Amino acid sequence: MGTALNALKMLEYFSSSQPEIGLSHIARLAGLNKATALRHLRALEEFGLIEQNPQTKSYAIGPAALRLAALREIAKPGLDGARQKMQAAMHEVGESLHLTLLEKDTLQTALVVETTQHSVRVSLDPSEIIPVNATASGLCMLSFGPAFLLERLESDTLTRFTAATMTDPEIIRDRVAQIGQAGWANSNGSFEDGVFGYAAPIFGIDQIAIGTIAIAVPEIRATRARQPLILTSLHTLSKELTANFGGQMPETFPTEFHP
Amino acid sequence: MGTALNALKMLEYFSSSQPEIGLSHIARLAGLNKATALRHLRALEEFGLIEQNPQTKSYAIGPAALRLAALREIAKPGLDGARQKMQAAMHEVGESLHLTLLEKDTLQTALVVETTQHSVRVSLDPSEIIPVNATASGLCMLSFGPAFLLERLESDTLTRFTAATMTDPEIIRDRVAQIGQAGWANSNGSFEDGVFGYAAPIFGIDQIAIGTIAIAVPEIRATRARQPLILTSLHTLSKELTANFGGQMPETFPTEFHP
DNA sequence: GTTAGTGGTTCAATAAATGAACCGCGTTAA
DNA sequence: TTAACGCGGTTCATTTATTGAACCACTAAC
Repeated sequence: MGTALNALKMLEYFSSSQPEIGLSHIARLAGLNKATALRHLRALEEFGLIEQNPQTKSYAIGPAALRLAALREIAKPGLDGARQKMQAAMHEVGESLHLTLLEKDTLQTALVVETTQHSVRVSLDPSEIIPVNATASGLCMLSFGPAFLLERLESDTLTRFTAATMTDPEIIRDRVAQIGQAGWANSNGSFEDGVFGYAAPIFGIDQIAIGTIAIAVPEIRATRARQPLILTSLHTLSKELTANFGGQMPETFPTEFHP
Repeated sequence: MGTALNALKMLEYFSSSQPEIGLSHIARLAGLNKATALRHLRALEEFGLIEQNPQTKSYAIGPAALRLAALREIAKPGLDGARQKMQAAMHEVGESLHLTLLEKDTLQTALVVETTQHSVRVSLDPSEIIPVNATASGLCMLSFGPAFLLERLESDTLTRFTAATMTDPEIIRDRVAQIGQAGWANSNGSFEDGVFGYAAPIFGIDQIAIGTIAIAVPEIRATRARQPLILTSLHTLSKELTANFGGQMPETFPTEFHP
């Protein structure tokens, strides 16, 4: 049921680690017959969402994605302003930034601004869904986002990514309460080893978080000395982006972040 | 033939002037039964390419567009660098810029950087296909792009947009030859009244244009005095963007643009 | 020279898309 | 107050497009 959806789902298999995929490969990934996979790819190609490399014959995301993104920006403005603010912060802090937004009931990466100052940097795949228990953004969302996220914590199976990943709902709840006080969350290698994340909420008009802004730092540079800079940047971003999306900070929200 | 494609084609009806569309309306636009239109929209919505406004019940482009655009940027990098160069130029000239790329055999808008300095500015719809006979970008592409564009000029029906639009293939050929000498093209209200466009080619590795960079100026500000500034910006952009996309300028290309 | 992989095609079998009519609801206009 | 209209959304028999096993041609490895 839903050939269109099945065709679109093939797009899910493209990622930063695998930006080009061959026919047989993607058919296997999607569990489809080669013939149907090809027909789907052809349809996507005609629309421009897929592009075939004439040399290698393998497929990649096409230019229509950019067109649609521009249209999205018209329908729901804000992202472009956010990008600029994030870019400014990137230059200040020198680290990569991720903006995540709550869409439908999963936390998704909406914008990535990668640092240009270091060759060792954190790269996040924009196609990944952010696990709520393993990332700073996820924990932040649990603390300041809609209540249903916390409520369904027990029913969901929490994936373990590293040794530091929290999977016990009780422990997570404790942590979430702490974060609610501090205003910011951090994750020290709980999603990926060697990656420290710092995240703060972006609030909607009803003072419930609609997303998060996060700074991802490789462990080598995650020193004590740099924390104040990161935290103040995070705090201003939290305020600015909340304003940018037309939201409102709760009065109880801390006026600055303490380590 | 191709339900997936039919579903995707519904996305074509969203534009800057109509970013939100209701079910009946879009069904009429696409010439589909309401039931099938709804099923398609549901499929697109599940993937995230469409979003329904819970209040108005009408549909708009969804967040998945941004995700796909980010993936596209990974597969075919360069756009992000181009955006930065365009933004710098926008600050210099104070006008909106459009990057168009030749995709499959039509000229499409790939990036738009709108000026923040004037309230009267030119806005281009990212979903529009650039007519080759009516815009500075189009003429530029005819002059420096692949030969087949010029060859099919007779067989295509050339649409008239304003009184200034050229529709006679012979006249266009003359103009194209001029542009080939000058290195840049302009269109004075031939696509839309009151809009002056200046465009220069972006070359690929084989020294054939793969796209164009254009500056769009409202007639009020299209004075003689501002032309030198615009043309020098255009020339540097042409060089920089050609380099950015890994292309090469032809040796015969002018080293500066003369009015 | 064989094997295993690739991208792509064919066509009968079948499962999925389709659309006219319908429902319930809110607006508008007699 | 009533009736007509358009809206978003649903239903279900009809039909149409999708599906997949087998196939071809080609390349790379051994």
